Amino acid sequence: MHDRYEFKAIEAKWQQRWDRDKTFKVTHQPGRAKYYVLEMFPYPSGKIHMGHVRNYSIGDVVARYKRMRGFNVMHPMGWDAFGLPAENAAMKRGIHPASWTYDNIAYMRTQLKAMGLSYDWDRELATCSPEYYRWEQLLLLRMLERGLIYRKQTTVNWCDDCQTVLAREQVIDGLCWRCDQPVLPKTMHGWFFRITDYAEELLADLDKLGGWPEKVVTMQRNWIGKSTGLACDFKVEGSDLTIPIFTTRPDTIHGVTFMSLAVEHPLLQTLTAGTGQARAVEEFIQQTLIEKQRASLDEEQDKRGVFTGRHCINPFNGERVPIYAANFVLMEYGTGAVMAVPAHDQRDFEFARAYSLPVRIVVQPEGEFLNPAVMAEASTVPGILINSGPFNGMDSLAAQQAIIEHAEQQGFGRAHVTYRLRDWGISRQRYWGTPIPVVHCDHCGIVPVPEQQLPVLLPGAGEPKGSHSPLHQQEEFIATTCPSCGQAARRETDTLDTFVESSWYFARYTSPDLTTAPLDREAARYWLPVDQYIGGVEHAILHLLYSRFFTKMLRDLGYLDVDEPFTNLLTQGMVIKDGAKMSKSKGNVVDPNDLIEQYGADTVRLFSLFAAPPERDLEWNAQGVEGASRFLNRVYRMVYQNLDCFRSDRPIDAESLNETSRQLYRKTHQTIRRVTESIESNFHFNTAISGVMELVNLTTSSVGEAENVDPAVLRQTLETVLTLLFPMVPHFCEELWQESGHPAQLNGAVWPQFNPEAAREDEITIVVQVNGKVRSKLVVAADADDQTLQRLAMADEKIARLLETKEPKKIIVVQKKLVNIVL
RNA sequence: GCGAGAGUGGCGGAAUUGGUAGACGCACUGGAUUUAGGAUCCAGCGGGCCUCGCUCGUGGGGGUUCGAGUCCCCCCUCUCGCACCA
Repeated sequence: MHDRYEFKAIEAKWQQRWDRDKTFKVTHQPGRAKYYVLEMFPYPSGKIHMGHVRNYSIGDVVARYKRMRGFNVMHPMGWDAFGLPAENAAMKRGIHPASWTYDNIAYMRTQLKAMGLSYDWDRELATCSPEYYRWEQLLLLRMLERGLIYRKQTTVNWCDDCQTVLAREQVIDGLCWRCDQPVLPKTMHGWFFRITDYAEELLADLDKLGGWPEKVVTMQRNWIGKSTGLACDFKVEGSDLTIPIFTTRPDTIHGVTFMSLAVEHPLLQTLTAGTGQARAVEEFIQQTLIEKQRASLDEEQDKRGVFTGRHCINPFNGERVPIYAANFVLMEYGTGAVMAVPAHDQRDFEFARAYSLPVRIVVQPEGEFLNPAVMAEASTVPGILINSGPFNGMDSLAAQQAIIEHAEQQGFGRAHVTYRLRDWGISRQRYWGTPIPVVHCDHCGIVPVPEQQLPVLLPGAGEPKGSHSPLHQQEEFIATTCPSCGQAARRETDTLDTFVESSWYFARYTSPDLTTAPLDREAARYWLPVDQYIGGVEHAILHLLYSRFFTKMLRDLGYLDVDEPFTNLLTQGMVIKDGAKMSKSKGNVVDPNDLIEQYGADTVRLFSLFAAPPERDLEWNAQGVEGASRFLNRVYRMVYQNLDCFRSDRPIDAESLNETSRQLYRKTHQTIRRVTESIESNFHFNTAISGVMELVNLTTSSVGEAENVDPAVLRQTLETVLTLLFPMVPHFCEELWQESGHPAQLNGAVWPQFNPEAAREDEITIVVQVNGKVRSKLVVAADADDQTLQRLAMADEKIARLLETKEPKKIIVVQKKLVNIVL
């Protein structure tokens, strides 16, 4: 025995054994309860950071715990390996992105193994390997057939720094999510997923996600942004043109006093032609477009606009209202045209005041009298309709439906649902991604690459220094023949957004080596959905929404049988140091390598689990790591100093225990209950660990007591400590388990059995309060009844002194808790 | 502005249904051991006071209750997300 345990030797020993024996390899076993635990796979950026350590420590505890509870646990790991950093790093070093990526994977794999994480490495996958992306290309072909993918020309979000298009979800505050450079609008062709076809289901099924944090569900709900209302056509006076609008407040439609169009609205040019306003409008458009680009996003612009010289007709009352181009109307939402009701919409109100346009009240709130001449802001509350022709006197909420029905009968409008969610743009103009498997033919148009010709490989991937410029610069890649007519044709040169790969990797893990199809439906049916998914909240919208979409799409394509991919989601907090997120730029990073070198993986794992509950931010504290190390060494010494107790198999005779032994026996079982509940209810490993610490503290002091601790009790206690700690510090526990003479590995052992009889308290402490303040404590039999408690409380010396001659007004007795005497 | 979450010692954090606030750990203080240091062990550790005891104390202010960190109302601060969404 040493003073401190030799973590290096011990950790190396067990890691080698787990590797050699493939201890964590699983197969799908129909009929046996499965548990699929998954942490968001890493981007192979070079080396792991503390965020990874935390994420994977949490996942590993869950995996190991569930194994100990008898589940068939799948716990896979892989690499989100396509993406821009590889390309940039490769350019800088004059190497190929593939070699940079695979080198990083090799290194990071050794790091993960050094942490003792219980992965089934036989399921490892890398999304940049043709064995993975060929199946993604096949899925793409299926989606093309179903019309779930299409190509269109639009204004896209262009990051000049990354030289690529971004999805709307990847634009954060107007900046690129990756490089923080401003994103510019650019018109170009691109490929899109029809995620909006699934908007309604993606929204409705949020209700099924009871195991997700409310925050994430809310964020997704807002992102999808469903609005219901009226779509309605306003005829342009003196022309055949109509302007379609959408409103969520059809009840206010009689209050329309003007119409405003986004500056990008396609009708503007036509409308202004020949009105004398053409030049003014054009100038306004140009000016506004410039301002929009320049505007810092947190400040709202003043409402401004310009008259187009034209009017349109409100189909409800036949009124002619002027049409304006306005700077605050969004082309991306609704129809890009807004019926303006200044009395009941704040933006319209501000605009009307600025341009002296009429304000007409049509909803009079109960108990209020709105006066358009003096009101200072729009009134948006419900009320009674006025100035609304046949709808006068109706309740505004009821009127919404009535007005929609009226529009439908008259044929100029209809009930309409609109979403904020846009189709997902997946084209990227970069090299290191999955090639989109289609060909452009002058004669046949867009032709999918036939299935048997897959994969469409990235050119030059095999060469160490091969070219990796964007595909549109690689003539050899582009030149091909049309699969349909056989004439010369050009390959598609866009590659896929890397979020496509991460949208289905969790399903591919269920049959990672399948060479005949993307997924084995049987295996997927057994393993999916993922029971517990763990990762950072920064993916609340992007990755998690895309994965939900893919799951539904794959279900509809006949590959999967589930509606949702992740039953339970745990979003772990960030790792913080000195009050800020660890990052290279802030210079506050702690390298996990150094820590593992100095303290060992078990200590690092223990600290990261102990310092905070998983969903909260974790403040890194070097002295806290010392504490974790100290604790493990204390356990180590405690086990070694008491190895004798493992010599006998004698069962515990609960009846004949002395007080010290009885106490330890009780505490042992109370700890089993507490740790189990902490893990089961919310993965609060911090309280689980503190529970074991208490047990260890009591064990140490019990062994030091004059009264001998019963060896059978001590043995059970020590075994319990090692078993409970095993999911968190596996090498350490496995070693001590073996050293204390256990032939089987803890990995296969079952979780300790909680014995309620053993945990039962014979005597409990009752608090005695006078007027709600604690004045004394009583130690009584656990089953003492109300009368006994009351009698003992009144007889207590301190209480008696306080009461003197006063008669209690009331005495409250709470079983097993307290007695409160009210004077 | 809208939405979600949080506010407890010097610090990280504990506290079933409302029932002993501060578990566990870190830091700190004193002691033992040691040539010394480290490690280890023992004791103390929210504030105040007349220190066997009393009193104040969970962001602030009200309220409900025998009793409130926990429930209700108002306010403040912080974090995150969305943001001219018609």
